[in-house]
Amino acid sequence: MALNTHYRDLNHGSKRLDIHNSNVTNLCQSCEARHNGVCGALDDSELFRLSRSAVNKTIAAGTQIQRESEAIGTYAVILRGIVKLTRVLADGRQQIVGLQHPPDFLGKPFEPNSKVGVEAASEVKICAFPKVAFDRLYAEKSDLEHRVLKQTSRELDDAREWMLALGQKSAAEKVASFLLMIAKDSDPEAETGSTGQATFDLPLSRADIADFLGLTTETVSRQITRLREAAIIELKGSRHIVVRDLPALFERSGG
Amino acid sequence: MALNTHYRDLNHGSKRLDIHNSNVTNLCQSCEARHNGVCGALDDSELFRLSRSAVNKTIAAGTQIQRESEAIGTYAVILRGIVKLTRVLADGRQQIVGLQHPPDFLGKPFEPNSKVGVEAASEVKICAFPKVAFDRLYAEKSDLEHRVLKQTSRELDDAREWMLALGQKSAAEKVASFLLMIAKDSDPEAETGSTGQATFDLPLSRADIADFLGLTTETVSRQITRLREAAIIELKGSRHIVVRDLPALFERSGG
DNA sequence: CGCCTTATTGAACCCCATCAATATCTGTGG
DNA sequence: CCACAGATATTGATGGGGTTCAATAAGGCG
Repeated sequence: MALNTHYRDLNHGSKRLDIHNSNVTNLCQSCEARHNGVCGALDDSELFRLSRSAVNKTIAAGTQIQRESEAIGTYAVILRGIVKLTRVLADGRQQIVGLQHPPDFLGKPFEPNSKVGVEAASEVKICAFPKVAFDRLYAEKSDLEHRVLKQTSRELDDAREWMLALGQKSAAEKVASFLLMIAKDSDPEAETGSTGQATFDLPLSRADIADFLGLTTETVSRQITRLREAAIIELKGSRHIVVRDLPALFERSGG
Repeated sequence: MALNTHYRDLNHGSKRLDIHNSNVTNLCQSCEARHNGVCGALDDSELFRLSRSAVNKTIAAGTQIQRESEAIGTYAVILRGIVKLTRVLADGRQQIVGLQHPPDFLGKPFEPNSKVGVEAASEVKICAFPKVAFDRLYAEKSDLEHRVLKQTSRELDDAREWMLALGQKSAAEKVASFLLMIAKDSDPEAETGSTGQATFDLPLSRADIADFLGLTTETVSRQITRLREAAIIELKGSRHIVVRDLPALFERSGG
């Protein structure tokens, strides 16, 4: 019997990506991900080679970008929005196993097909290029691998961070931890608690948060209500959140 | 309120590694991890350079190899035994966030200090070398990075695999999944279910299994008893397991 | 406004943690 | 070899956190 039956309709639940590419970017110069992202490892000529086959795409929220265990044809750099990485069990139970933001790289070298499903959590803009074009550069340029490894490394740390939460934390602690995480990476200064406050929009629906935390939407909702009743957070609409007492939120996150 | 209070005595619970190095291995030739491990990326002269500062160590079960958030001084290759990667919450609740076997590499480049605790689950033999010696080679040789990235990549997949289990699976499914995992990597042929049977020794105690699965020892024990009562597994002692019906075990693992 | 999706709130149940007791294993010394 | 002791594992009884089922409320978009 299933512990958590937040099932998903595997095929009909989300739109399928229809490639409506917009404009070829031979102008990586103006790219926001140019310096922080993996492309930063490339010099101008390499960048030009890659950019000729690169395409900017805008992807509607909820669109499936890559299906679990399907072949990987393209890599991409996230320019805007939040991307969910998911795994599903045979009976449809789903777990979000990662969240990625700009300027993260999508796609792992050496892997012919994806071990996770990839889906736009919000409207997402990506810069996509054929796997082969990237792999060619990849084999030549070692600094590029440095960057990819660095990100993979960070994702691994994140994954383990959430394994800790999934395995040991209570529902209250999970939700507090999640809000803290969003607060931190939407406003990195919030971490060093200048004012003890933070404001942001949740990038995920209650259902997605529940998936991420291994809970149900009802439980997530109840925990958020509790935090509101304790005057630790305020809500404007269901997505916009003001954290009034960051230390108290941290207190409830269980470390 | 703690959901799972399988606390650990943070400092006294496990022995601390006392370096009693045995013999310098300028003979990587006979090393079991030579070809599959990361060292396989090195040519003979590079290998010789590295081996001069490499030391083989035998580490007793339960010994702490690296403490969480402490500085990393040495990297290592696992030659024998199972190594636990752990995270702890401030109140002592602990989660195993990874398990590593030979010929895995211990230590992530770019990270000055460890994000996980590292502990010998069984008696462990490692080949250790100073971080600086390795990093030097690392900067020169790109294939080495390939191998490290490949492993990091695999670890990330594993972490996500277990996030799925931690977040969505019931206790019964978690235990079945765990037994399947052990069965698979102690006998890779078991996967393709020739006989539908498998035999192995559990590398972890009930308490460690519980930590790994985000459960308690009691629950793990009960689930194992159930599998025994269903004649899916047999026990000789508490560690030695014979899986009689691999398909049935898979059935109960939830995919 | 009216429809549909998303979120909140309520009540009952159940899985698993918790507390507690017994059993089994392991190794150590007489 | 057996007796003993400490650790590890199993089994039992109880309770609570979170799921489940159900209904209401609030957004979002035509």
